[in-house]
Amino acid sequence: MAETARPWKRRRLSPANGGPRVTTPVHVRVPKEEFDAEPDGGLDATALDRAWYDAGESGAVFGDDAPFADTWADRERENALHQKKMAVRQTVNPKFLQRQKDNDAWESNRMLASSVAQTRDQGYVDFSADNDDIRLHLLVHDLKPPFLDGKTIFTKQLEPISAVRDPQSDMAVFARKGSKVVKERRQQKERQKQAQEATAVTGTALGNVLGVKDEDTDSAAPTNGAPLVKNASSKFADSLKKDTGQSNFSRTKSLREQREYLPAFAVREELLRVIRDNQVTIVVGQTGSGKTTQLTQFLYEDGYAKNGMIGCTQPRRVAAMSVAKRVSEEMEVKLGSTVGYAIRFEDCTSKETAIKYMTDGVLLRESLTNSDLDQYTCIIMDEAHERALNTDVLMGLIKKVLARRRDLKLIVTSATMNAERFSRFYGGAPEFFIPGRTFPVDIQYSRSPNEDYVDSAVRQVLAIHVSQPVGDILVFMTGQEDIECTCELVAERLAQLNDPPKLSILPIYSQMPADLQAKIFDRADPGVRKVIVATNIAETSLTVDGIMYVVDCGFSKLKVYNPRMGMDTLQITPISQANASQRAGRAGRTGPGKAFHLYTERAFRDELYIAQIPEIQRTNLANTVLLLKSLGVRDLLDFDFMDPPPQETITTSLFDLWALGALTNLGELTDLGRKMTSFPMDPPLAKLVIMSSSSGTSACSEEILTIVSMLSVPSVFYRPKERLEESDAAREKFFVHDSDHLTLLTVYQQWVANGMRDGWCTKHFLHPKALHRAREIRQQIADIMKSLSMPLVSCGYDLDIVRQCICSGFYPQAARRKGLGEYINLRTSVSVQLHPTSALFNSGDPPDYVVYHELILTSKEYMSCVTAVDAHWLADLGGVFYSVRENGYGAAGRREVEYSKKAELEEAIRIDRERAKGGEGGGDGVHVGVSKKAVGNGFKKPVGRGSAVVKPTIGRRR
DNA sequence: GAGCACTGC
Repeated sequence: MAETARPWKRRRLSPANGGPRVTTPVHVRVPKEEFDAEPDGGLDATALDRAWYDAGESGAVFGDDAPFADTWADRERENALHQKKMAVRQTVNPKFLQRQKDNDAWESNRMLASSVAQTRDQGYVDFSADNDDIRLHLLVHDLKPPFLDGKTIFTKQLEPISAVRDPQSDMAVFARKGSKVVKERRQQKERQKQAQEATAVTGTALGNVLGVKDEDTDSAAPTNGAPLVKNASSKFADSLKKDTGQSNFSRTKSLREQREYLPAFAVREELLRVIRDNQVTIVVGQTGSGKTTQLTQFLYEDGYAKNGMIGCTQPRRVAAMSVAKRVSEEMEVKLGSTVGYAIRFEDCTSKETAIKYMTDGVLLRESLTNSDLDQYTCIIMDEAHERALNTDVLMGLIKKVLARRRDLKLIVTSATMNAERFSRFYGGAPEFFIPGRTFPVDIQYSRSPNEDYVDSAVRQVLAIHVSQPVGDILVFMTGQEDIECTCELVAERLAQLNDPPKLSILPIYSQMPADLQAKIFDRADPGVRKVIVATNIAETSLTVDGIMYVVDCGFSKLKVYNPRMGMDTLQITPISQANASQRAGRAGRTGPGKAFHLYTERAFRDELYIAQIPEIQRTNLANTVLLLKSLGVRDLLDFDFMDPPPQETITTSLFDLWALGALTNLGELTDLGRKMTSFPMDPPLAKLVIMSSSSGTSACSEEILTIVSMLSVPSVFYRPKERLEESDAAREKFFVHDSDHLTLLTVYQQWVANGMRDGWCTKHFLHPKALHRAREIRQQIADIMKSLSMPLVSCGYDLDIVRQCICSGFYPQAARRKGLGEYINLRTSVSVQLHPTSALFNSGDPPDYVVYHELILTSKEYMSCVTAVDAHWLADLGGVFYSVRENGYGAAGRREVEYSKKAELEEAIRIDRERAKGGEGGGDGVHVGVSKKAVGNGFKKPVGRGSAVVKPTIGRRR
């Protein structure tokens, strides 16, 4: 590979300064191979490692320039982008050539941001079709709204934040490398498969026969041949319910006795006194202290529910439900009366409700309609130390509410680690400590670093199994593949031992069918030890009794947002010290336990963050920014984030929202944007729904509603490893030519037409759980639409209308065909591929233009969920980015002018209207993050943006 | 020609 040819010293490219970008929502995973495949030439491995990991290390990796590329893949892409740009130069556009002549001109382009018109003249790329018989030119504009002029500061966090504490540390390096045994196993399986295919076609048939009857798989090898989901409905939930209150203690003692036994009960009076004396109290309650169930009852007994409700937020739905149930039992009231809960799709409260448990997302939505949260006298934010996105936003919001409402009490509960941070955030609020009731856990560290965490974990499990007394083992792994490999290896190596003691090996991860998940709660036969190999799901979401040993690999998969690429990446990352303690604590729930960390004590101390980077600093915020805007937060700099999100994340989100038409050129919410906040989903999907019901004769809200719901659930297609061909064939039956979105629509329609039967799903390799959930979501969106008097209309058989509508929401993610199955993103010139599972893959007539739902980065950059569109639609519906010209220059010029004039005109009218109204929020005229100069220019030279207004023109395809 | 931690409205 020509290492030296890489233009390392390129300028930093970012959306804010005109660099490449990909808009939301994209979901990207970085494969481990990416980093192993690094060539030796050019740069040494350490430098590559350093450059790969860390956007936060803005230090000198390559001279004085910041390491513009966050990942190795980024740099590959940027390099490719550079070459593409060069290639584009050779195609016709003289203006573009002129611009490229001097690189400084490109550089200074961002300085011109104050004048959008100029940017428009200079910054477009001409994607003329190479083909002679296609006389169509799609021009791509490089526009920015004036309020994103690159000068305005939106946050106190200017630098990106690294997901790892030290990118050069052993653990960070091991995380990047991944597990060697897993890799070997993957290769081995591929070879086996190839050999099988080569020798006999009947081999697969045999596999199918075996696959069908493996429902009674013995527990020692549960991963080989997961049975088809027969009835995945609610067995998991059942076993969760069964699990609560199953211990000896809860069977023998009355509820009242149990309550009094809790540590929280002993400190009741003192706690109530502190709460009475302070507006905000931080309660440091360890696991088993009873804080979640008791705090609300104490407050209720102390009369706090007389003038309103006591609200208690939870980060997870199951927790909100099960805790509410428990408290209603303790108080001997019917669930839903005095004690109730509210989660998405389910409001189990009534007029009498005094104690309300809910997810934090619900409270956030409530604050949209009642910003002072008047219905509450007291709010408890439970598990705040987890720093979930919604919790963090709520904390900022409530801080403002507290200043307005002196009568409101806030109680934040946290683990020991971050208690002090919360106290500081709320102006030195007192910390109240409730001891926990857990058993001591003996913590052991590895003596030397373990390069392969899967291999080490397997050896540790076997060591425990043959040498330690009875007690079940819980292993923390990173993901499905690691888990399956660990299970198989344990089974294999155990079999090699001479007369080994019995061991039941149980994997668990969230994507596993529910009935298989439930197996981990079954009691093992006498004399059999259980080993559960789990992802993070076992860290907080579910608790298994009887765990005495914990094996912690020290890593987990973490979603990290890369604002520069506008993508999420899923990376294996070292956990934090807080995570490590939490994992270890799982061994001490029912008795004294032991925790084996597969890393050294030094690594624990020096290489791990004390606590994980809060979600708000490592996630796409388009949704959150929209929410805050609609809550009247004009200047994001003013919003009190406990940990502010990085600047680039905010600018990317603002840009995305502007490009969708949710924000004006001044950064204020448009009518469309305000409407979008009513829908609990990603902004592009919300726009889709709105467009689908507001396009008059070309409305198709019935169809779009289904598609959006299907996009909001995990994939409905079930693809068990051992029956790949069969399941693929089943999926292909649903294919709609030219569109994966329409394929999803077909699946849903067929499912309904077949009585929504689980049996039918099984037959066609579909996940019944996902389909049922899609139906729930569909109903909820339909209700919201009804409340906004948006019509539900079907377009009947004219599915072109649906595709146009899809185009109106996803035009920022559009690509043009470059080769067989290969496309390039129109705006970023990044090369993207059709995913082999797409309906468009291997179709005889690949479309020239497509839009896609998300990007997935694995071995290549894949578009997932793709729909063919017409170039005219892109220009009509995505006027911010595209315009079209046809049949040579004469007509072309006219055509383009026609479009941009139309858009400009509409925008001018709109801005005029806005001015007449005196600013859209009807406020004091302070504009979000807009410098005075930019505002002026914004008025003078409105940018052509009619995308949300231009009605789709039907039937323009050749 | 293929890989998805966990939440949430």
